[in-house]
Amino acid sequence: MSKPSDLVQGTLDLLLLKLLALEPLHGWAIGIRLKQVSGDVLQVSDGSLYPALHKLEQQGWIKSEWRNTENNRRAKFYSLTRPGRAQLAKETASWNRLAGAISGVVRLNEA
Amino acid sequence: MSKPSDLVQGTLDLLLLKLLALEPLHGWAIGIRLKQVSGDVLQVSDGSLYPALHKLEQQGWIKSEWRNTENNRRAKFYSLTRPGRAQLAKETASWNRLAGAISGVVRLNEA
DNA sequence: TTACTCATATCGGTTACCGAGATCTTAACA
DNA sequence: TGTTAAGATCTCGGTAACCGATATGAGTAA
Repeated sequence: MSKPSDLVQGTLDLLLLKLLALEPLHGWAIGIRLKQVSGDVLQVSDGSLYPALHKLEQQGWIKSEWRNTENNRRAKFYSLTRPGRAQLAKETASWNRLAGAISGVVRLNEA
Repeated sequence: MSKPSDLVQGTLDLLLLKLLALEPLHGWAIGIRLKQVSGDVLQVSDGSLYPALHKLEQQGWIKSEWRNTENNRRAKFYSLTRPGRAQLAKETASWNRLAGAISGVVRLNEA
């Protein structure tokens, strides 16, 4: 029981990269921010979020740093690297291409 | 080695349902038609296509019938059922909702 | 001291898709 | 006639992605 209803599979990386391109955030905040900027449509569970973040960091697209939040709690802040920016551009282009094509097909109407 | 570059994960069912809503087709033709209507952007391998078709049929969203093609070859023609139409509507709405939200996030620009 | 929120993390399971391989039929060609 | 190309269907094994459950710990407020 775990198909994503609050997310399109394969777009999580793109979304994370994009959010971190706007400003550095810690993991916990990313989940909240995603929900917020998508008007409550998109959502990630933390069981998906943290592994995804680790993977992105391992690939060198984001980097992390332990800092304190406004509430004086320790949190790992992530920010985009230069290769991350390139990757974001790539994934954005790919998304636009594919999503555009799918939407086009979906809009076809019967002859 | 098998992440979809010619497809957004989770959208195959929607696409198949949509193509069959336009007209009954056999499996082989579906692959060709998908590529065609998407302007060569979308593509399915038959290793994905046939299992997906079986799954849709099992769920009662499409039904099949052995017939002959124009070339006098036996082929299983699939067509949408009434529940299939409802499912298509559901998946279309879901796609529009999610894809719209993602595109919205992707388009955000730095402050 | 209890309980709640903030915050990070892992593990196991399911779904989804792809690649490779197998088979059968009809048409075209040498 | 033999053989190859193309049309058509199908299954199996592998990997990627995401979710649910679960665990842990620190700071804050009652």
